[in-house]
This record gives sequence, C-alpha cells and structure tokens, in this order.
Amino acid sequence: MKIATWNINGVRARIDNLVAWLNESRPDIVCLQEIKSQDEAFPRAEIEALGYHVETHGQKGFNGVAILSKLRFDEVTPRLAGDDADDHSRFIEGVFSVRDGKGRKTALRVVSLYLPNGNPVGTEKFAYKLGWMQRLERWATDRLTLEEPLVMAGDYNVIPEPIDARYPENWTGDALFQPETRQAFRRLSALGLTDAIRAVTDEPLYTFWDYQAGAWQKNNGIRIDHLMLSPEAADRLTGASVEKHVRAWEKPSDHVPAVVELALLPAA
DNA sequence: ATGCCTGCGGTTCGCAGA
Repeated sequence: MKIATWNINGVRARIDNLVAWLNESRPDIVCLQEIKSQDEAFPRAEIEALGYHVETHGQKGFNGVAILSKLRFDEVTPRLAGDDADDHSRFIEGVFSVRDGKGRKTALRVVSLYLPNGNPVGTEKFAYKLGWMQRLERWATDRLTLEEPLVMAGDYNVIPEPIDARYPENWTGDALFQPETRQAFRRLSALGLTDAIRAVTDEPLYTFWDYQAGAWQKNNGIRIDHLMLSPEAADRLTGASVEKHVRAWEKPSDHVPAVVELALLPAA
C-alpha cells in the first residue's frame, strides 16, 4: 500500500498537476496540505473520477488539509484536540480497514497535518507553533496506545537535522530550525515514531524549494514534509521516497510529494 | 539589507508562506 503526503499550495490552482501525479504515481492514500480552499469549493469531482474517496477540512484563503483514499473511510476526524480556540484547519484523521500479508485484519490510521510555520521567532506565531507541537505529542501519545499501524504525514515545517537543508547556516534564525522546534520533533521520535525517509536513507533529500531566488535551479532545498510511523507501521515499511521530479513540472507547488510503501492491503 | 515568487481574497494591493 502506497501512502503519500504533498503540500499542494492551493488545490484549485494545482488540480491539473494533482490529477497528472495521481495518474502517474497511483497512491492508495494521499494526505494534502495547504489546499487553500473551503470544503464546498474543493475540486472533488476530478479526484473522485479517478476512484478516490475525498475528505476535506478546509477554510477560506489559506491552510486546509485533506485525505484522498482508494479505501473507504471507516472514520474521519478533523481538528487536533487540545485547544478549542484554534480555528486553523491543519489536521484531519482517517481510519481504514486493512489486512497484512498473513491476512490478519487491522485498522490503519492516517493523519494529514499542516504544522504552523512559526515565523518570526519570538512572536505569538512561534508560541503557537510550539503549542501545536505539544498538542500533537499528546495526541500521538494517546493514539500509540492503540498499537495500530499509524501514519502521521504532512508538512511539519521542521528541518530535523543539518543534513535536511542544503545550506543549514541560512536557517539558524528561522522557526523551522530552532532548537526548540527540533527538540519537539525529536520528542515525537522518542515516543516511538519513525521518520520513514530517514529509515531508508542517510542521503540529503529535500521536499521544498522556495519559488524565489532560483532556489530550485540551485537545489537550495529543505526537507520539511515527513511521514512518521508507529512501530506497527514501521515494521511493515518496504520503501520510502521523495518524488522530486514533480518540482520541475509547469506551475509546480513549492513542495513535492513524499511517499511510503507499507506491506498492507485493503481489507477486501 | 531587502526582495526575489505564488495563491488567494477581493480588488489592482495586502497577507501568508518558509
């Protein structure tokens, strides 16, 4: 089973790219971020025509997340618990019925998350980012007790290590690379979550290249889109990759898809 | 040092992004 995450930077502006990529890559489940669309304006017909179920948690103008799935949703939950005053659409959780290679049935839980950027450091925006990360840690702690395959996929807006930036020295003052930010990300690992890309390679890989200053042409990128796996998902990891070529397409998002392959099948 | 692009909302510029 192939599960992907992609910050699409406006799903209505990017629908042609999205359809082309779905046809090419044929993922089973796709987590989208920054759909920048209200739910009723989401271009669901084009995606449903390819055989996907669509669940969205959007808002006007910015943010917004969605999950596309060839499997039927057993459950859908928008919003990250822990702050009723938080009105940003940054989190949606879906549950699916799957079976492993031995035919054993289990629930597969998939999250599409868009973690706050947090810039500039030292403002309420940075405090919001750290608070959101603390809420995510609490949520993950709770869900890990279920001992299910869980994929927490999305735009974390976190550069975990220096190797995850082409020029790490350029990011020292940035919210994406602050010690507190990196520490909060490491706390997720300490809960038992596995960074799928880093489980398969130590090579430098990037998922974002700024539109400005020729960042793509100079390969001035950062790795900030991650798929974090519970032990039950990590045990079934058979591959992980970044679909870098999509950044060279016409009218691209500034992010590219990241993908994991798990040894799981739809529950039939 | 600053802006460089891009999408969106709602008008022809401001905000947000990273």
